[in-house]
Amino acid sequence: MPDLAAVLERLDQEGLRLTEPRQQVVAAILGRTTPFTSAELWTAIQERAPSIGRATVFRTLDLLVRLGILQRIHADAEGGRCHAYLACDAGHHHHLICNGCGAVTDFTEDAALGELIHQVERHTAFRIEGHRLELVGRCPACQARGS
Amino acid sequence: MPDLAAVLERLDQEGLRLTEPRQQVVAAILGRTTPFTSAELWTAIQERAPSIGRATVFRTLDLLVRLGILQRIHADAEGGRCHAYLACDAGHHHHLICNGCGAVTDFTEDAALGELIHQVERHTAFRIEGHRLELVGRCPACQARGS
DNA sequence: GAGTTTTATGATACAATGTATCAAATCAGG
DNA sequence: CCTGATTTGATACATTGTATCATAAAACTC
Repeated sequence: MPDLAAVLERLDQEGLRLTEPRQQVVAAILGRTTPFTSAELWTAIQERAPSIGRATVFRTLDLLVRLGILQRIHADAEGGRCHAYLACDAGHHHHLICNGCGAVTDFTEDAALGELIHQVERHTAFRIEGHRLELVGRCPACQARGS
Repeated sequence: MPDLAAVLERLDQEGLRLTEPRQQVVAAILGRTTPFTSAELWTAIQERAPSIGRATVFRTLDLLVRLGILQRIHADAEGGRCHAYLACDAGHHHHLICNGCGAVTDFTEDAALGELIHQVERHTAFRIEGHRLELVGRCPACQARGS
């Protein structure tokens, strides 16, 4: 997870302005280590900075996703709502999300995944161009705690 | 992809009624071999059976997903809309979707995926309980056609 | 078949998650 | 300060569902 200064510098590099609302939204995101929904973020921001508009929150989320600072992940939540956001480092990797506490760990099993893709290409004659892989499970702490 | 008779029989087994609207919705789905959105299905149904309500379409989609006749897949579409539906056979498997024509192929690389999961478990000490895996690529026909 | 009960339907309203628009505010540079 | 380009917040709107509820239609009983 990057820190505030790094993100602000990144925005600066992109020719974007370090406005007060953006800094507020980024600050509200960077403390988070587990996936969050736009609604959660929105209510958190309303508490700390009620003047910030809803559109700005979504715009900033979108911005951070485009810059690779956030990832949008898909979950099978109820109610059709399936998007969550997750602060993560740049670069290709996958997420492993705890069913108990929501903790997120990254992994890159490139060798094993590459082998899998290779097998599928051989069996289907498709040329694989991309993949979406997400694992869910239970982190060591939640296993110990039995939750 | 199951056929109409099989689906109707399946509904019957579950104690569900083979009503006219349901049959219409199922018929509109079963011709499809590529992923479709609820909106596409809704407009198709309006043309062939305008009296069917929107709620019924969603209810039937939901029903078929629960019965395993449809899968709900997640795509990174624009506009926040990320759900698509896909008629598929029951049982655990994954989808391989063509970026060119939308054709869908199933695969089950259980051995390779099992090995991947095993590696991740060893490296992270998580207990893996589920996974979401989708590959996208280009089918042989689209490769040949250069699209 | 008529009556009853259960289930499904369609209309409507509502909720959640974004996006489009646009005037007003703000920022950066001279 | 002034100017011009970005951002912002408010508002309206779009999409994709879900909840409610009176009505309709199956299925079941006799």
